[in-house]
Amino acid sequence: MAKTLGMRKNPVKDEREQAFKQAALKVFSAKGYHRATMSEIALEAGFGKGTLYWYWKSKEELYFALIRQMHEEFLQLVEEAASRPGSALEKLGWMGGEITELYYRDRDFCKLSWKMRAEELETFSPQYVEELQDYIKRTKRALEGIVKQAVEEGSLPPADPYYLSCMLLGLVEGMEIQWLEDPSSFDLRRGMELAMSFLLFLGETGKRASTGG
Amino acid sequence: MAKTLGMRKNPVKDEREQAFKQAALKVFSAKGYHRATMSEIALEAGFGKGTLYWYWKSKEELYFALIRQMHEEFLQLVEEAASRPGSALEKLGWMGGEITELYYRDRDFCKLSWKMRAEELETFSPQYVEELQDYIKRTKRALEGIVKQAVEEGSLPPADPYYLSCMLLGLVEGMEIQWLEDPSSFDLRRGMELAMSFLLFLGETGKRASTGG
Amino acid sequence: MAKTLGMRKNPVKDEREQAFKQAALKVFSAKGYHRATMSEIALEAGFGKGTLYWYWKSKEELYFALIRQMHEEFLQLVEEAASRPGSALEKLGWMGGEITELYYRDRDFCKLSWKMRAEELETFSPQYVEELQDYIKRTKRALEGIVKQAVEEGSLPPADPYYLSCMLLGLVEGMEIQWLEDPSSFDLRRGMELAMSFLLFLGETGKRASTGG
Amino acid sequence: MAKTLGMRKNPVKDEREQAFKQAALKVFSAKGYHRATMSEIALEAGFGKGTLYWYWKSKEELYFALIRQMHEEFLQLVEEAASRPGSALEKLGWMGGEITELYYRDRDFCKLSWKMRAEELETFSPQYVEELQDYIKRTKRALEGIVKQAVEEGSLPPADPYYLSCMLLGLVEGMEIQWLEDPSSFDLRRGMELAMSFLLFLGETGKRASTGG
DNA sequence: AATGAATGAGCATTCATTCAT
DNA sequence: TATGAATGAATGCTCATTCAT
Repeated sequence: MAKTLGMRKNPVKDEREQAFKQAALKVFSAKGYHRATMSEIALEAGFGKGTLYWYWKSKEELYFALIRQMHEEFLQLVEEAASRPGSALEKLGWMGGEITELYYRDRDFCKLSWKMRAEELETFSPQYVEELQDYIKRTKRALEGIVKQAVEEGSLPPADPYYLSCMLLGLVEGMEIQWLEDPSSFDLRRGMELAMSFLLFLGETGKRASTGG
Repeated sequence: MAKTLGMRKNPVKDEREQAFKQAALKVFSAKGYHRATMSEIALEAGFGKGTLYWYWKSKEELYFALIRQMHEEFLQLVEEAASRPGSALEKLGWMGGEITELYYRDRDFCKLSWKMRAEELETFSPQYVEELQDYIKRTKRALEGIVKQAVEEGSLPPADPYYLSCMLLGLVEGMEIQWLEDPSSFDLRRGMELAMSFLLFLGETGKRASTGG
Repeated sequence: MAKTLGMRKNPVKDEREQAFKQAALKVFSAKGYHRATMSEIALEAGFGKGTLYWYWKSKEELYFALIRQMHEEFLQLVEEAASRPGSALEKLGWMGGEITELYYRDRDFCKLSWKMRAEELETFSPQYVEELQDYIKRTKRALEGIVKQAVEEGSLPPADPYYLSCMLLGLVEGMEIQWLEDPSSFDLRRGMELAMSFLLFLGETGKRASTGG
Repeated sequence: MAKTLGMRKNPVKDEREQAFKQAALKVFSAKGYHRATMSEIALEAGFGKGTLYWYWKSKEELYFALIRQMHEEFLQLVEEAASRPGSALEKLGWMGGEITELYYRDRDFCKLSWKMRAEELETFSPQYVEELQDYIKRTKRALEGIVKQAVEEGSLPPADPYYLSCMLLGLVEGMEIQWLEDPSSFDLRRGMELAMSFLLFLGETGKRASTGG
């Protein structure tokens, strides 16, 4: 946020870019990639259609500029959790809370991200697909680090850390989807809290089992 | 005119219909609804473009013929699990196994289903949206029944059955997504088995806790 | 109607042909040439789509089979009027009455005919266009004969008989169109009667003028 | 921003619009609504197919833009005739002359108008149909006013004014059709003059009859 | 004779992208 | 920079016509 050095050449351009991104996010998340039109995005941003192409060279690039931003935020969160001091459970707890807040703060981003993943490979250019897969790999790796620590600390059962992290990720994403589909019938915060309490329960049980039993 | 039992009116037409469905499944699951074209589907099936419209009156109808089939299969599984005799854990175990087999057997169907859920509902006609929501409701209801039984039997923690079933569904769907995205880096069978072992663990622990501990 | 000699080879075929014509008339007159479909005509006739092509080799030919029939009936009427004994006014009077009855009897035919004329040249194959123009020429010629007689008899003003017949034809067709467009707001019988009374009035005035003054 | 009187916002756009209308008129009047294609119209105008949709949102809208223009011109003529000072015969005479000139000036418009009337109304959207019927009603009403005056002045026989105006309209339209079908065999100007002379004749005869005779 | 499944040319319309101003 | 008019490839769908049975 704080920009000390590396000042951009043109603050006006930056502003416009933000306005476009805002508009694009709104339209893409509401309609999905295919049904969103460049015209509508430009209109929403209050600019002419042609101007969009001064900032991004294609619809696809604009789309991925948003996706990239979302991914970076999420990845940063997971990596920050991994590098924090404290027990694995503490890390997971902090991460769960932060992720939930991120989701609620940027619901449109979540929808966008989800839709994009469903489009999958064939829809987009190889360069973007690669970038995407790279991001997923990094996220899983960071998460796996935490899970490994948890297994070592005995707060998660001694299963393959990679699969455990896949399950964790799956659980979070699965609940996210239900919340995105119909937030009135599934409250993500409550779901996440329930999930966290399971984790703690598993941790306590596991410890008791390993120390006393 | 005289129709012996189970004889279809026109076996050739039925065959063709199957061929078209096969082709449509392939194309839709690979490209999603919007990027799939009727031409490509027809070509894939080895017929002319217009012929498709002899069997289905629109792209949407063809699409939902597939979706419907998938849904019915899945729903049948969950409802059958719910109506089986035995403990809740046994039901869940059986269901998990069957679902996994279903997924492996019809991977393209899964992809199709997932992509469909990422589409904005406004994409489709109200009649289909309604049908869709009805299916989801029924599935959740059946699952909730099993989960309620599990809570009563003490094999799941005494939490809200609805949220528990959402979590379960989320977990399964979350893992499904990872498997769909890259089956080489996540084996769904192994993931499901791991999840089932957690369930069993929870069940045993819970029982022990409630009886003695 | 009465067919004594010249029996057709196949009475069943004749019957079918009539059924098809009936259906075609209904559909064409209701929807016009372009919006009518061969499928609907066949369905209306209670036969399969392909069968139509056993009787007519194209949509166009079927259409003109109907047009031709209408034209022949009309032409016959005019020619019969021309060859009757009696004064020109009597001929016109008889003809007017018969035409009106024909119109009321075959309203669908009229609609069809009108629509066809509006489609005009470019729509149809040269052979049919030629046939059409030939029919119009013959009709006008017959009418012109009667009008010439009327002028000679002094019951129509001494103007160019060709233009007089064009006017007469125009008047009849113009009223026909209004009746076809909305029969509830224009009663063709009443219009024709009014027109006939004008003719008689002109005739009497003309005679009085020429004889007495 | 500051717009001097009568200045259009965009003269270039207006020009293009005219070019398109010109082309559309040519194609529609030659082929009718159904057989005319947007591609051909665009080609005729020397633009790309998609550009048409910048100016009109559909084929139908473009079509009715032309129809509307024609109707307004005709209606204006009739209403102006009705509100002129002078006798009914003078009004009819002036109107007849103006209409003839209008027809000769915009022959394509006439063809267009005629073809349109032969289309089934169901072809078009309700809004346009309504607009259309409203126009017809207003035209008939204005004409009826003049005819009523003529009857009162004794220059037309004492018949129902509504039917008289229908006959007049029918006569004009009937002659118009013949002229449109083949201008070389029927000169509309001559036909109209002949019709006018009949009117005058009727008027004089009527007056003589009513005054003394 | 009769059929109905198959075909593919044809059309209205959309929309990402370009480019002259 | 900014624009919006222009473009044309792409697509869902229709329907006259054919043809194997």
